[in-house]
Amino acid sequence: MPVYVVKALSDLETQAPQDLHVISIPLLNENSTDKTGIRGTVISKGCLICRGENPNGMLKTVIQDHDPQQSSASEKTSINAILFGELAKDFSHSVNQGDVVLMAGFTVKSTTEKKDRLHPCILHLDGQDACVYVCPSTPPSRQTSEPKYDYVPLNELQPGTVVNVYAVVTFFKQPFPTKGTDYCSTLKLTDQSGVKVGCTIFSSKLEDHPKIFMVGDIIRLHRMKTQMFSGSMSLLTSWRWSAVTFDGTVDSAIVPRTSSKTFHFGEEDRRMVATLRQWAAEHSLLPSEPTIPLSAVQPKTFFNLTCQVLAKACIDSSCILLKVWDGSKCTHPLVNVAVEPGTLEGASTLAKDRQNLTANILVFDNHVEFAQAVKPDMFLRIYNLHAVSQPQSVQLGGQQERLSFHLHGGNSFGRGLCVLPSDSPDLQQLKGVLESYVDIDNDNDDDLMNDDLYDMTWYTPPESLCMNRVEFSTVRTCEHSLLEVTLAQVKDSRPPAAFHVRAQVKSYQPRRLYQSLKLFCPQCKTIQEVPDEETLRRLFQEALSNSSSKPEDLTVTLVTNSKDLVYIQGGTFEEVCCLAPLYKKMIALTLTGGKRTLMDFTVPFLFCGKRRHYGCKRCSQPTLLGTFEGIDVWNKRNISEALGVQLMQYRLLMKLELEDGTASLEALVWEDAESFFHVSAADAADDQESQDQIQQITNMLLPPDSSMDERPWLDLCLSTYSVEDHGRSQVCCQILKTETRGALMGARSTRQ
DNA sequence: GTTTAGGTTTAG
Repeated sequence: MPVYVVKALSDLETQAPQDLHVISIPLLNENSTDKTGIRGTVISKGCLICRGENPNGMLKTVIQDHDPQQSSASEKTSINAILFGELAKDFSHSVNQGDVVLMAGFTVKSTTEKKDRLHPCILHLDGQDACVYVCPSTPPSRQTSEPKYDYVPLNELQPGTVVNVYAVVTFFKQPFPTKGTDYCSTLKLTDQSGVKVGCTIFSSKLEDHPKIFMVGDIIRLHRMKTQMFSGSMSLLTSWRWSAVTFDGTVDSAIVPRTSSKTFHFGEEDRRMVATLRQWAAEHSLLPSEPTIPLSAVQPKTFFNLTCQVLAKACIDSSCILLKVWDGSKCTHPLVNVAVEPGTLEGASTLAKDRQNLTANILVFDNHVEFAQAVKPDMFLRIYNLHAVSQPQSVQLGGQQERLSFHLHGGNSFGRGLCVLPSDSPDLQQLKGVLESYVDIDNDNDDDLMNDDLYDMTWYTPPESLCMNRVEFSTVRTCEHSLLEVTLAQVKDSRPPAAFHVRAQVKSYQPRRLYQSLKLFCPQCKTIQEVPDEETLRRLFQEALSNSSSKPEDLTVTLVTNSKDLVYIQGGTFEEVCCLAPLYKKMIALTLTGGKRTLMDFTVPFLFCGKRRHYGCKRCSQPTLLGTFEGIDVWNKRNISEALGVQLMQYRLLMKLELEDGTASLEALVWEDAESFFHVSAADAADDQESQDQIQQITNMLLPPDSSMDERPWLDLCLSTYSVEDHGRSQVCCQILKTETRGALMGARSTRQ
């Protein structure tokens, strides 16, 4: 039954039973007798598997006819063989790729698998008679310069030996100081054998500890001592031990992580890592949620967080505050921890705080020492972080829960934190998201309509960056703690009041997207339509025929020395649109009574590339031209101010008819329309991607041709108020502080 | 070529 090792090829047949009839592999078929043997080279050797249906062991190998050159090309010279039980274990130990073997006592099974170069049959070596004679291809040698490491499967560890192992990490603690002289890392490992072993690493040097970032990472350990502890096998560092770790994701680059400057790493290592990764993935060993974004954190849970440090402050000797972010917006309001001015290390997080992007993490006790070494901009992974729900009093009665995060003292459940190297594969997506917020804090321009600032404040939910279609919903971002009411109750109430409701959309208006785009004057609160292209063409034409200039008198005058700002005069609408991209900013003029003046405010007075800006007819008081002195920044706010123009804002307005079974109610999406749709209205004026996004969201709110059951239920925050209309008081209702989630949204629209 | 720890929640 076992594997017999012989010294020379000629010994293979002499050692085998006399009545064995050795035939060449292509000649094998299902009718071969139990006295048939084959002889060939091991061209592939699988790992020993001891689990599932084969707890006693199973191993796959491929044998190639010893002299394939003598076979014709069409012949199937290689064959799969599967070994079971003790024979599989023996084979795993004693046979290597390249060895020549003689197999006997097998049964021949046919397969339907069509593998080009392989024999259509499979050999099973299972019974009492099955045996293998092996002649090693090279004697156990020291011929090669590279040392040859044997890796022992975890189910074959014998106590009191020194071994090398390859394994998947199923649990780990960051190194912590012992009562002795070293730091200790506690690990739990497993491999294809399914056996789990504990592993303890002692080293006084932190950098020598295995760099494990995640459950599922692969570890290679050399020269570890085996030891029984409380009935189980365990591994312990011994003299000249070493560790190398790898990311555990299937198909990610195989990059060894080690502090060692000289370590052996070859083709066999790549194969071991790839095989273990595959096995771990197939057996669901990788955590389903290794770390979760802030946007998915639930109160009173423990989780792992991957984030970037924004700022740090010492609270007291046993507590450090870390302000971090991961570019996702928590759905629960976050605690802001105030610290003494001057004690904060790092840039102000104010802009991010306002957007609920900053997580305040209190790091306690034994973790303080590590946190002290943390610097702003570093990337961290924090393990077993506790999302603590803290009641906070709000002005109008009631309590508002806010989330803070505690990294408690102690090491249980792997609690701790580590710095992730900036090139870590896990960070690349995160870094992309963070970069999309570039300059969020650097805006010193108080122009709230400044395009740049405007664009940067658009929150894009992380799921949209992954382009995953997820269930559509809305979330309330308000700080009310209100009980949900019915629409009937809202209708019965007296304005002004705020409500939380859950409702479906019955209809919406306007049905055409361009009709929901409006121009709004922040001064007189006028809302007006954006003129369509045809109207603009006509108005420019009228201006031309009214003025004393002719179409050929089109002139462009530089206002500044550069092309930053120019006047354009006497052009058709098409000409103006063609010229606009050539200059940063262009002011449209006409000749009236021999004088150059701004055009009627029905048309845009300022062109910034393809973006058009309108002035308010009622609130603008145009000044004489040519008074741009003292302006050093040519933004639209400064230009319109100098021209005496009240700039109009782009806004979105949509009316939703809501229904919840008790009543139906019309509610406007107006003041918070941009956060509701995750687009800027100005972008929606000229950017296809933003327009598509609004369309997509409305299609989710009210899927075309859907029945009521198919429409999503929305969590909404409503606000009712009275408006005077021709002396009559009317109740209005707006959807405020509510954001849509989960539509298939594109990446953020790009700026002009 | 010693010892340390030997997973299993803080309670701020």
